[in-house]
Amino acid sequence: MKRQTAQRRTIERIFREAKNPIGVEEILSLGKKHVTSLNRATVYRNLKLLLRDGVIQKIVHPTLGILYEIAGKAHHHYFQCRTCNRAFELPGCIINAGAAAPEGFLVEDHEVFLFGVCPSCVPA
Amino acid sequence: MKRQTAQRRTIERIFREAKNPIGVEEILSLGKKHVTSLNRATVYRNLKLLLRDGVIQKIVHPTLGILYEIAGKAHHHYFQCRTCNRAFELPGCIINAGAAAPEGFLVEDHEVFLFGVCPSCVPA
DNA sequence: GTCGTTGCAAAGCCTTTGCAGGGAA
DNA sequence: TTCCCTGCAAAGGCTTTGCAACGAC
Repeated sequence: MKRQTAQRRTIERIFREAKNPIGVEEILSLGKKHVTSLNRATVYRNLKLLLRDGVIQKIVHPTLGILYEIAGKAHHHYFQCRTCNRAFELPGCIINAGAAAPEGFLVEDHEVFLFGVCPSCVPA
Repeated sequence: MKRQTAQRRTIERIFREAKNPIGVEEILSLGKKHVTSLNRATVYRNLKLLLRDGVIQKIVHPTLGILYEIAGKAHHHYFQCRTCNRAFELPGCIINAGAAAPEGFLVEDHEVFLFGVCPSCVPA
């Protein structure tokens, strides 16, 4: 049975409060603010459990590496700002699965990464 | 100045003949058929040079890891078969950059990965 | 008291780098 | 002959794992 620990609670809370996907480093540094002793291995172990239980999802980002986010959100795409480098979660889906691949391919799922400049970094 | 060696020629040839993106393991095993002594470090070093010279491109695939392909092709997307696990390069682009992100985001580029069943694996 | 969790350190992948010998030009 | 390239082994990052102490229940 899973036990509640300060570390675990902290990590889960970080995910609930995160607006965009986050990486291990970020989880670790945010977590240490609440549980000073928080160890990298503990983060990895909890991520694995959360992944296994379907609480979070793993995202392999083309340039930012491995990120995680709360699972169960509506399907969405990702945007990375080339100025501030942050990853954003974008609402909605712009893919037409039927037209996405040539005849003969059966498309069941997809992932889209956009790159450009985010609103905060767009010059006025 | 860059020198021609059997290893280098072999690696470049593998890329020219590849129809789909390939990974280090595949390059190494294909290469060893021509140059038995081919070493993993040599593959990595040549990949780095080819990347630097813009001869090949790196693709961070969500499930297959890091793949490479000849650069300079028309923009395209990728498809992974959940049955045979192979990565395919698909012709054409189905993204409307204008509609891809909410107001305020400036979309400059994108990457699309599709998942499903490829023609060879689709049941009749 | 049990046994799931944690921190620490060691071990595992994958990739990069130092080094000395080998080979292209 | 020069010096770029290669193979080998060691070293680097990131992630996982073994272990003993800890603490949730």
